[in-house]
Amino acid sequence: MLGERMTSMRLTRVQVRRVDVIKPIKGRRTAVRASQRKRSLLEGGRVASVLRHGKRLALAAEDGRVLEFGLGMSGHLEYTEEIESRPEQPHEHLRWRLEDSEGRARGMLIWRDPRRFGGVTPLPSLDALRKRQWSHLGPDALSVEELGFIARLKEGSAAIKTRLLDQTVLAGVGNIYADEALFRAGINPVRKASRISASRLGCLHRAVEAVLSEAICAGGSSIRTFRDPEGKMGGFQESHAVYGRQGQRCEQCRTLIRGRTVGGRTTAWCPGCQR
DNA sequence: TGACACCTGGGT
DNA sequence: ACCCAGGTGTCA
Repeated sequence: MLGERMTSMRLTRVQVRRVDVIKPIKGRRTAVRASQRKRSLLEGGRVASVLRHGKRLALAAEDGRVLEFGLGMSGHLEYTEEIESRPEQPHEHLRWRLEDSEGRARGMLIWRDPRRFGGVTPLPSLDALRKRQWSHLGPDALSVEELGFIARLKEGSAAIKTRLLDQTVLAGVGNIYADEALFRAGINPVRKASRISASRLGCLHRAVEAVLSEAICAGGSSIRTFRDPEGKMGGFQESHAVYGRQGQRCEQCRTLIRGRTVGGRTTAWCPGCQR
């Protein structure tokens, strides 16, 4: 786990390749001043904790400084035991040296984000992280209690898929996993969430947990083009039941999988299995 | 509530 | 050469 390996490491020698991956705190218009940049990127700080909520990560330093990472669709925080000699890969935006308490180099931390939909946001404290940056997020999809999950999804009049993707309702479910979870739960993505029974939403809750855990185990790969460092395909897309399979037959009931947009997102579902 | 912008690589 | 997908912030 990133947290265990990073804790108590000192972050030094930050290299900033692209300044524009540094984003302002929510609701503000300007990012940190250039003179404060390296300090805001935790340079010189020791890692006290690593946090995650939905699709966001954060590193907290012992002195209180915090750096939040919004993953977007291709953001990737890598810990490696290689040191500075490691050649730069495409789309590396930030790089830190990691030192142990004796000041010995122990590796690097690298922020890479090819599509640049993500970004990093410096914050003065964990309090600011929770109250300013993460306050609008719903409960994390892998931690939320079943009753809370059901109650939140049922609010309003939107389609169930729209609710699932709304990070203020539930944090952590993206488009692909929404489609896959709805398939497993046998729920049509365009049905109004408020009209779905609690027991079926309970089923959806378990499907969301299962899909996210399986995807994480498979290497978190969902993008068609994903390759691991050895060039192998990532695992999870091989098990997509509906996502990206519009026009093909459902493996379960042989019905043709349909596609349309729901809440502005590409959506695929099996009319035979999902009602 | 929705449309659009951002960005890039892969598919057509 | 063009179109599309992804997540989220911003605007109408």
